[in-house]
Amino acid sequence: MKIDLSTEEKIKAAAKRVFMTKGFDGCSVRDISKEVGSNVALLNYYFRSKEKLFELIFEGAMSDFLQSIIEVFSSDLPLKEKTSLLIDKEFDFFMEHPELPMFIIQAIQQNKNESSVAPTFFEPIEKTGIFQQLKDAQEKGEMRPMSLRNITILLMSNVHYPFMSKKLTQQFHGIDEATLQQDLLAHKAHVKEMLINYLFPQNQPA
Amino acid sequence: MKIDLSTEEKIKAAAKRVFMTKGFDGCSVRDISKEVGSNVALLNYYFRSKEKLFELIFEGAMSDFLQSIIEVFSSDLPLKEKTSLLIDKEFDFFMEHPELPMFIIQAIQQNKNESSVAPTFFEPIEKTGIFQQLKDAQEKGEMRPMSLRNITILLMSNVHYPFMSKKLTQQFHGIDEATLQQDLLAHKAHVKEMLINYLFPQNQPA
DNA sequence: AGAATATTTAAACATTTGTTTAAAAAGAGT
DNA sequence: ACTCTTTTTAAACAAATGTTTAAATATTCT
Repeated sequence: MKIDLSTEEKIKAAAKRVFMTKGFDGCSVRDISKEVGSNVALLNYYFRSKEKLFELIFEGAMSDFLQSIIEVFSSDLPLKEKTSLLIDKEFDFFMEHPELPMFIIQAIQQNKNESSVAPTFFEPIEKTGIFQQLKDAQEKGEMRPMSLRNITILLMSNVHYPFMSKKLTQQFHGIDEATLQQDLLAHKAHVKEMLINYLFPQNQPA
Repeated sequence: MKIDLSTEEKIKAAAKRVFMTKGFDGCSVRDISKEVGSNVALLNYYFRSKEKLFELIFEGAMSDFLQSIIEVFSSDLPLKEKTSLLIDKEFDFFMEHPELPMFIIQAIQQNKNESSVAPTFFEPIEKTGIFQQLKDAQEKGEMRPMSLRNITILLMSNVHYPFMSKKLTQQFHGIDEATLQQDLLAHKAHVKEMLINYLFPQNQPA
């Protein structure tokens, strides 16, 4: 009954790599098995189907992504500092996993079943008390009054998109990976200053 | 020798619809032919292959996209107003073609050939003189000194991403299309104020 | 060692894929 | 009406797809 996990884990790792770079439709199960270096049937032996395997990878990716957010929100800091820290941490995270934002969006885009991801996603965030903290800050006038949804869109736009458009940016400007990396760091600095100033406006001197 | 274009155009229109929603890998030529309501072989009769057809659709999409930018840049306005107008126009444009940003990024992402799109893209923009205008504004201190690349990333992040993440946003927040539409309008207002303030900072009163 | 179980493999499966073929249908020019 | 070209179709093609089968190999337990 003892199971050697290494094979199963090897497949998961390979599947993650392949799915992330080529997408669900863009790869075959044989692509993955080649990446593992073994037979096709093994995928179905461990994970019933290509779809099930993908779902597993997707959930793992969402979990990783969520984790990086929760950590920041759980910290004991004023909202402004949390926001700043969030941008920092998310950037660092995506620097190491640049394919993640695109992977998640694509997966949700072509999500056949209508089952919402919302509960599994928002519940853990809700538990950090961040929403209450946000409401308080807005009532105290420390933060610009705008909907949670618009705050989310604003943050995600500036933090996720640059990684989703890496290849496009490189192609448009004809730059190499290293240069883009520097641009991303510069972008992080811009975003931090711009967003903090916008979300937490200073009182104008009369 | 007289050709009835309607069939060819019908196929192009159907292909555009299918490619945009399902992506190149996510659809078969039979999907497209079903959308047209006629035979599969017709696709290869008019457009040699699935790939050629896709390239055609892609180039058309890029051209549409480019057009909406050129119009603004060609206008005779100060940079600040151009920027504001650009955000407006792009938003309006993507409101009607929300699948476009995702389509373009995906197509470039899995672009097999290494042929760069840069020249066909940047040359027409260069011709509008916008880059010179930008340099001037920065030298005069009217505009924040930052690289063209970072300006581009900043703009595209805030204008493109919200449309790429439509389904994700809906799923996360459990909202319908109409509500999201309103959020997008609110986002446009936020982005305009935020970006203009950031890119064209007022002189601080001493 | 030997039986029982778990893992891995090669081969086959039924579909689906993009593309081609050859014939039918439609249209144009004489 | 008849020929020639263009358009459309049904059928077939080989290759690729996700999955299953059944046999071979490893592993575990007594």
